[in-house]
Amino acid sequence: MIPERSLEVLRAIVQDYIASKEPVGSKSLVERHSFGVSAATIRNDMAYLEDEDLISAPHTSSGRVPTDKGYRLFVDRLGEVKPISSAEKLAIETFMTNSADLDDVLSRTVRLLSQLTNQVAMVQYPRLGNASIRHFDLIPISDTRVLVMLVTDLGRIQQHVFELGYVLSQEELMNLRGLFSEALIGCELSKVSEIVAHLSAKIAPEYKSTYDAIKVNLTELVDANRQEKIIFAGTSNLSRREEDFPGSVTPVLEAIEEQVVLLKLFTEMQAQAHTVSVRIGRENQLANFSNATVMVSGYENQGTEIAQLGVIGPTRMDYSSNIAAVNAVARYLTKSLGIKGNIG
Amino acid sequence: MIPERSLEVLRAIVQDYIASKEPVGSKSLVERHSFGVSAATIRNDMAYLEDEDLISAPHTSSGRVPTDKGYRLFVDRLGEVKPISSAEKLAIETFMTNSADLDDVLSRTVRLLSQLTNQVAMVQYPRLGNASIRHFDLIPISDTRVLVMLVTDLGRIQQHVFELGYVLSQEELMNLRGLFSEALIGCELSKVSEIVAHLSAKIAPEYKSTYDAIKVNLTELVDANRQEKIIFAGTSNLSRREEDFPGSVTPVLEAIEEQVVLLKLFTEMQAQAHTVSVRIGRENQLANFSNATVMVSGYENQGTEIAQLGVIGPTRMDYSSNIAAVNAVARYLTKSLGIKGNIG
DNA sequence: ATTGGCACTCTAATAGTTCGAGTGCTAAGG
DNA sequence: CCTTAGCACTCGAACTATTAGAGTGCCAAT
Repeated sequence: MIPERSLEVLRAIVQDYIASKEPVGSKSLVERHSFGVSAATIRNDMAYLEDEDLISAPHTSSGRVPTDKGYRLFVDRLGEVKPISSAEKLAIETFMTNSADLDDVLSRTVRLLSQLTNQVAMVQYPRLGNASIRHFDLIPISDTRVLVMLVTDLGRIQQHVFELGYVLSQEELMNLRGLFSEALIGCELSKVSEIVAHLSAKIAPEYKSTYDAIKVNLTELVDANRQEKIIFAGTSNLSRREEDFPGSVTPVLEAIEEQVVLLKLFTEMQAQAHTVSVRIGRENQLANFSNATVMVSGYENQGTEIAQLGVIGPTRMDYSSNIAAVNAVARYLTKSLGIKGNIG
Repeated sequence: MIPERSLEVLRAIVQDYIASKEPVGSKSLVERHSFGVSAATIRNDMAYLEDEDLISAPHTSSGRVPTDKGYRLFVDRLGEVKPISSAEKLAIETFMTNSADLDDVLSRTVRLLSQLTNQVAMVQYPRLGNASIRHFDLIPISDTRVLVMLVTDLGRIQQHVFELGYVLSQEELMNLRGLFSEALIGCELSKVSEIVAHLSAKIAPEYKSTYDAIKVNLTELVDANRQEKIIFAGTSNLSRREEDFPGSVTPVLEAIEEQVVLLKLFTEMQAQAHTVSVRIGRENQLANFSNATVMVSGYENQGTEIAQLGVIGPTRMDYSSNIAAVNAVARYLTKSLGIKGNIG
């Protein structure tokens, strides 16, 4: 067990380091905090913390810096979550003006989060696996091209245009639209491919090839949905924090462009709604993310589906405030989406 | 008039500087290029170029660097456009697999362009002002929420969900949908608001408030379209080129997030299809863009609408290759969209 | 367990030196 | 009039030396 005072010292080191961005030494530590003891005693504690790999010294004789493990302990046991300020609360509320449009709500949310934290913010689109389908449509774009479209009860549209390669008659189109509509409306997104497969029996042979094309495109649509999507805001905060990323910001920017990497991370972290999960430095197990911390929280979509939102920044970040901000935004988003759920 | 050889010297300076990223001096210049004259003569020419503000010396006694004006002259008169290599041609062709979906085509295009140039690539969505409407729909998402949607003949969808605040009857919905559909289908996007206004007379008084709501949202949709949208790829190239941006990459990242700034720049530059227009450094008239070059070309959408695409990078970029790449990609995109035009 | 004292270490900052690439100028030659 | 060789000069980059200061670790005393 780590002695009480040593923990206090660790907390002080983390706080001072985050504030000053400089390695912190025993003397300045006793100056700024009122431990009842002398610098020498603090030094002993620091030696102990170093043994435990909670802090480390960049150079033989310089102040100490928290290790990933040190931050971890800080986050898990020491960082009491700062309640968000009323100014922040106001910001949240004015930002989250009621809008009925999902795209709108999410893009506001991500900008809000980036403003509150001054980090790069990310919001994952809900998977909508059990969103139900409100509308299905086949729309002829030209003689041979058709747009296939799904609308879910959250107002999210998935669409795709495809080329048939032959001319489609009005009649065939209407027929197929009717069949698909009837089968799909009201069903859950996750059941689409199953239902479409069952439909096969009802299709007149001369419509088979069009049916197949639609089937392929519908499956793609639903998959594209499952594959998810993340939106970002505040990427310019990255370069502003450049000094904090000894490697460089490149790997993080790359991850943002890749999306896949971050989606994988999101699923791994699997945050529950209303709790914030944090990955510090090497915990991310990602090459070149050793100076980055990823922080996510789940949000609920109509009380069922859960998707994630969070921030990414340097390991040397203000954990207390950021955890609070991520948490608050996740709650507000849940609330905002929940309202619609009540209506819908 | 600038003497012939001085122009050659300028060209050599630009080329060497781009290649080496070091200020270039008279001696290394005569070593690498075979002017028939000695270094001293070149020095005289360089003094002349400096008088003309085409090159400048970072320090009293160091090599020379092209000024914005020098790059400008290089681009306008000296940089013969490198024909794209067959490897690049192959890359373009494999990348531009025929897809019928506009989103698809554009996102491929932007990634392609960023790969070819190793810069940040941007593609503006077509304005679609004279795209015609294929489909209009009102879809109830819940009792009081409605999704209003437009599909154009390019397969582009605009949609928006809005909250009515009261329950909408099936009958009212059908009625209004019919009226709007009839009026809108086939009409050009740019005429929508006019047409919708005319519709007012035909609306039963009890439907007026819903009509108004739809009108507002439709106008918003069309405006959102006019306001346009840019997609990006290769932003991580920015931080990789960091050394090239003495200021820092922050302002450029900010501009990318803003979009508005770049859209303004795009419209100002008004590139014709098939010509590449270049803004070098301070020519951009944007704070903190003094080290950035923006390069755009127009592309045609079905032979009528023109939108832009281009790259943004350091002033010290390989103009010849990049102009060629931007040009080539714009042509291919025009062609790719033109094919659909033939069919549609 | 805590503390004052002390020798030691290492960095950052400052200053001095040297080296070399590059310039500008001048005077001579085509 | 253009070109060229020669030369003195400038300036930054790289290296070295020195110093000051913050910080450490350890020991002996309380």
